[in-house]
Parts: sequence; C-alpha cells; structure tokens
Amino acid sequence: MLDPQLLRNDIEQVAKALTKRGFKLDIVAIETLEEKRKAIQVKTQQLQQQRNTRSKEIGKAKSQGKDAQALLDEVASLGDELKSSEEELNEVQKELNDIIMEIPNIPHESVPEGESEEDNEEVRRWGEPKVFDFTVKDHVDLGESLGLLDFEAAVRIAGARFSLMQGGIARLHRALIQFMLDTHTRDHGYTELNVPYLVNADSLRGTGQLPKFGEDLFHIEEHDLYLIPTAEVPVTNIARDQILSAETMPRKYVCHTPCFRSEAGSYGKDTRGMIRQHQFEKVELVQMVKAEDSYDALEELTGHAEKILQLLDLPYKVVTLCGGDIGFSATKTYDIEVWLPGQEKYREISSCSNFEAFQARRMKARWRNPDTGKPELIHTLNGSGLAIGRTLVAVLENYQDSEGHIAIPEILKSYMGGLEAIH
RNA sequence: GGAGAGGUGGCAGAGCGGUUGAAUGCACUGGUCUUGAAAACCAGCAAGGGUGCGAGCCCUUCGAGGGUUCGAAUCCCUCCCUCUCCGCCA
Repeated sequence: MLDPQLLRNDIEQVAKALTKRGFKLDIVAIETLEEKRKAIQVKTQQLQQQRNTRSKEIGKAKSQGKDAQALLDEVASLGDELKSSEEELNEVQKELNDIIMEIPNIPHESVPEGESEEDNEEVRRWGEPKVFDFTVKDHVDLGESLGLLDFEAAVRIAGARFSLMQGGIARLHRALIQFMLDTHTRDHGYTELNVPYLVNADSLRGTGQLPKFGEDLFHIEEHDLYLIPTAEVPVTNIARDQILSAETMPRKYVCHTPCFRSEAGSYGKDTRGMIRQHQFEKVELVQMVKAEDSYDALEELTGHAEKILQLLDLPYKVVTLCGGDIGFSATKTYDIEVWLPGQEKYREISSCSNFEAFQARRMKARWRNPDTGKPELIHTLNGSGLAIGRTLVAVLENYQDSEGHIAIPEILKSYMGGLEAIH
C-alpha cells in the first residue's frame, strides 16, 4: 500500500512513477473520491463532536439533578443525520481503500525501464557453464533412468505438477535444505523459524497476495485458510500490528517451508519436470530493517542467496527486474538465475526484493525509533535462499556424468553420509 | 466436541451506562540529589486519522462486527482468540 498522504499530495508524481511498470493510475477517479471523502469526513466529525458535547452536557445536568429534557430534544434529530453521514463516509472510504489496495508499489529509480523479462538488466555472472563431452540429459531423464523420480506416480496420487522423489534424490533434496539452513544461520546471522503453512486472509493482505492475486492460491474454504505460496507470508506477518523495539532490529529470519501455488494462467508453461510445481520447498530469507537500511539490506540478502550457489559451484547470473517485470509489492527485485544444462538456459532460482514500507503499511508493522520515541514503519525484504526443487534440478543436471550418475557436490557430502555419487 | 473463566495502553492490572483515552504498578524518557551510578523524589509517556502555514482544535480506537441509548470499556446479539477441566488424538 502506498502512503495515502503521498497519493493526496502528489498524485501526478505517483502516476508518472507507476507508468514505469505499465500501470495506469486512475487519477480522476481517485481525486473525485478523495474530494468526496474529505467533505463527508469533515461533516461526520462535526456531527460527532456535537453529539459528544451535548451528551456530556446531559450527563452533567443529570448528575446535578437538573432537567435535561431541553437538551435531549435538541439532540434528537442529530442521530439520524449522523448515522447516514457515517454510512456514507464508510462507503467512500471503502471505495477508496479498494482502489488503493490494488495500486502496486513504486519502482526504485535504479529499476530499468522495460516491459517484460527481455528488458531485465544483467548485473553480474558467476561461474562458467560446464562443457560436457557427451549429450546431456535433463533432470527428468536423469531421475527416471535412475528410478528415483516418478512423475507418473505423482500424477496418480495427486495430479499434474506434483512430483515424487525417492532414495538418493529424496535425500539430496533434504540435504540441500539442511545445508542452506545451516549456512544462513551459522554464516549469515539469520534466526531459524518454523511457521504455519496455513494462513488467514489478513496475513495475505499484509504481504500483498490479496486482494489481487487470490487465484494463484490454494484456499481451504471450509476453514477460510490458505496454503502459503511462500514462507514470506507467515514470516513477514510476524510483525503485523506490532511495534518492534529498536534492540530487536534488524530482524533476519530464515525459514524452510513447502510452498503451494495454483499456477493459474501458466498452463502449458514448464509442464515437463519439477521446474513449476503446485507444491515445492523453499528456504526463505526475510529481513525487517529501518527505512534507511533497506537498500543495503537488499544487496546483502541477495549476496546471501548467491553464496549458496557459489558453495554448490553452480554457475549463475543476477539480473535486475525491469519495471514491467517487477512484482506488485516490490520497489526493486534481483532475480538469480542458475545455469541448467538440460535446457541450456539460465533459470530463475531466487528472487530477492525490497518492499520498502509497502507491506509494512498494509500490516501496520512498525518499530519504535528511540530518537523520536515514535513508531515508524519498518522496511521488509525477502528472497529465496534458495528454491529447493530448482536447486535440486540444477545439481542433477550440472553434476551428471556420461553414465547418467550424479556426483555429490563437495559441500553436500557430509549431509549425504559421505556418499560420492547417486547411481 | 462438551462445561466454565476471560480478552483493557510496551507489559501487568483496575474500571457504579455519564468530563474515563481510561486508576495503579512495572518499563521507558527528562529533572532533582550524587564524584559517578544505584536508590529516593518530581514530571512526562497509547495508536491511528481529519483539519490548519502554525500554536492548536477535532474525530476514532478498551479482541472483531452488529445492536440498545442523548451517551457504551461498561448492557444485548454474532463471531474470533486465550486459559482451566472433560472427551478425542499425532
């Protein structure tokens, strides 16, 4: 949610800034409603004030044993007028709020112009795609010929876009999770969390998935709960309706969860293998910081995600998402893309974003600034560190040999009980 | 799921339907005292919003939403949550 003050005082600027992401702000609609709101709110508050003072007078008169009938008559007509004024105000405020909740965040000035993926800006590359002297397989062929990935069974059990791992691959999957959690807690100063995988609508509104993106979520209607699409939702909402004390800032959380996404609208996209699933696992990094620190924190957090790929010796590049490709709530996002030999492409494996106060404002997530004594909105950030399924794919494809066996990356061997390779 | 108790400011905890946005304590901030600190004493201290250049003035909020009333933290209804006991259960 953008600052309503900013929207009132500088709507032209906001509209201009939002064109960068291809969003057209309906200035006229907002200004019209805003004008209405102002008039009705002033009127309503005046009526409330009248009611309050009269009521106090009545109370005073009665306690002194005087006759209050004259005062009571005076206030009689106020009730209906106030009630209809309040209702009108509620309506206008709701209308305005509905619009505001669907306005995306303003991209940071450093975000490149552009309409789509094509226009994202490469920031850096790490590692060289390995040259294989045999025809490489993709992870599906590798997994199935090892007998350790069974998509057919997954379809039978659940349906499309699910997968079933076993043996060495299931263990490798688990090893990646442990390795990432250990690295981020031990080396990067994050606190490990375990959180609910079902969340309420308020939490999803807080981080920005609702109201606009409900169709991407799995919803359990009977209990009105949603399966989390990312750990970002439960973790960031720790701060919802809270005033954090300064000593607990910045907060850095790492959390492994499964993630559930309906993938509505991605029919036919990445249908092969485990790149795009309804259920996948992710180790998520979340930071809650002071406003002035959030861009440094974004660089730091992105570096923490990159470190995982470096330790796994997987080649990657980092791109800055352009205005047209950036997510609804973010001001700036770096995607990390890992090299997949099976596709001969770099594919997204992490997305690291600064949301500034956008989520915090929706969530009323604040901290108390000791300098002013006043609560101030925090800035929130998050990034995958990393997506486990895709990391597994990357390891399978990058560490394959001509036999279709998978070498275990050095750093994971201790997590694999010393195993050298998956046969 | 059944029975009972309860949800009030950063925390703890009062609160006859009427100057109660809310006693008191703790925490916090400033001051006095002290070589310094502690203790003691004095003072201040909720959040959100409207309006105004501004000092300010005003509105809202006591789990959430409705209702009764001139007036609701206080009365009524619905829902949510917490705690205790019973049942079930990984």
